[in-house]
Amino acid sequence: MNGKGTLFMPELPEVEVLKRDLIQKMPKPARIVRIQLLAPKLRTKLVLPKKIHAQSIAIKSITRRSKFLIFETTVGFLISHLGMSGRWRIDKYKKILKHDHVVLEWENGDFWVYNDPRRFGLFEYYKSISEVKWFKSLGPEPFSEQFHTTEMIKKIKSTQRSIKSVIMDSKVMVGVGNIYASEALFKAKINPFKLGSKVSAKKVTELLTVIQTTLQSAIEGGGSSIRDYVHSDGEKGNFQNQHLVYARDGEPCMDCGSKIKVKKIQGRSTFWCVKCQS
DNA sequence: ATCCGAACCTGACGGC
DNA sequence: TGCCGTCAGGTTCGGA
Repeated sequence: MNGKGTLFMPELPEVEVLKRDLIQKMPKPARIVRIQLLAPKLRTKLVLPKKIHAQSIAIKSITRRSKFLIFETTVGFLISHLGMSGRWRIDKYKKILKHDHVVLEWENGDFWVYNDPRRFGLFEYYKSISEVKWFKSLGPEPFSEQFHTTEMIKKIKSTQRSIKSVIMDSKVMVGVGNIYASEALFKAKINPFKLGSKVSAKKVTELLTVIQTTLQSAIEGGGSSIRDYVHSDGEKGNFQNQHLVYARDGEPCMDCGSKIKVKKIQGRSTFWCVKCQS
């Protein structure tokens, strides 16, 4: 452990767990009476059409696509992305804190607040999902029927980019962030720097399975820290760093004891075991 | 086609 | 104490 920010990582599993938690905590009837926009912008300008501002709206569902949360309302869609530092908290004290940007006020009096210090997140309105520009070139979800092994192998083997770059490319597949990229490649025993074209079909197949199981178990095990977060006194849950290589540079490999190394790939820190992932 | 660095930001941490 | 440099979960962009 290098002690660095391992408390909450908005990668796909965390967003999925957050989504499930929000669904469970959504008031019934699920009506929002007011949306406050507290700051001018996140990654994009914060604006809502009058029809959202002027009336109470019903929330029909909360879903997820890639790392985006989608609030489906009777008059359109609200899209939320957490960026690097975004959080949703259910605030029983109704107190506005530093870096709060959006407040959803529910009919029963509950407040859901979006807080984001770095402001890399998003909160946007769209009339229909097909208009969401961020969704236009996204690859398949790792757990979806569209996640075809043969097609993935084809894509990965046809590129001269490093395998890590490829699995993190949302046009190829969504959901693999910087942490889980290193983790999955370690589990599949593939060197992150290896070119996609040089990885055998068998290894790619293994990797795809590992990606699915890694994300899945992170979803299953991720609940506790997020739950506390959403409950949100803003303080830490009982999160344990369970990473095999991520942020463990200089420490021994869990399998062979060699020192874990770190090096950048496309500007992102990449952790791997030189011996196990040759 | 692909990679790199920069950009968007604040905050936490380590070193001096 | 405090200043300064470095780094951080994501994503898009321009330029080499």
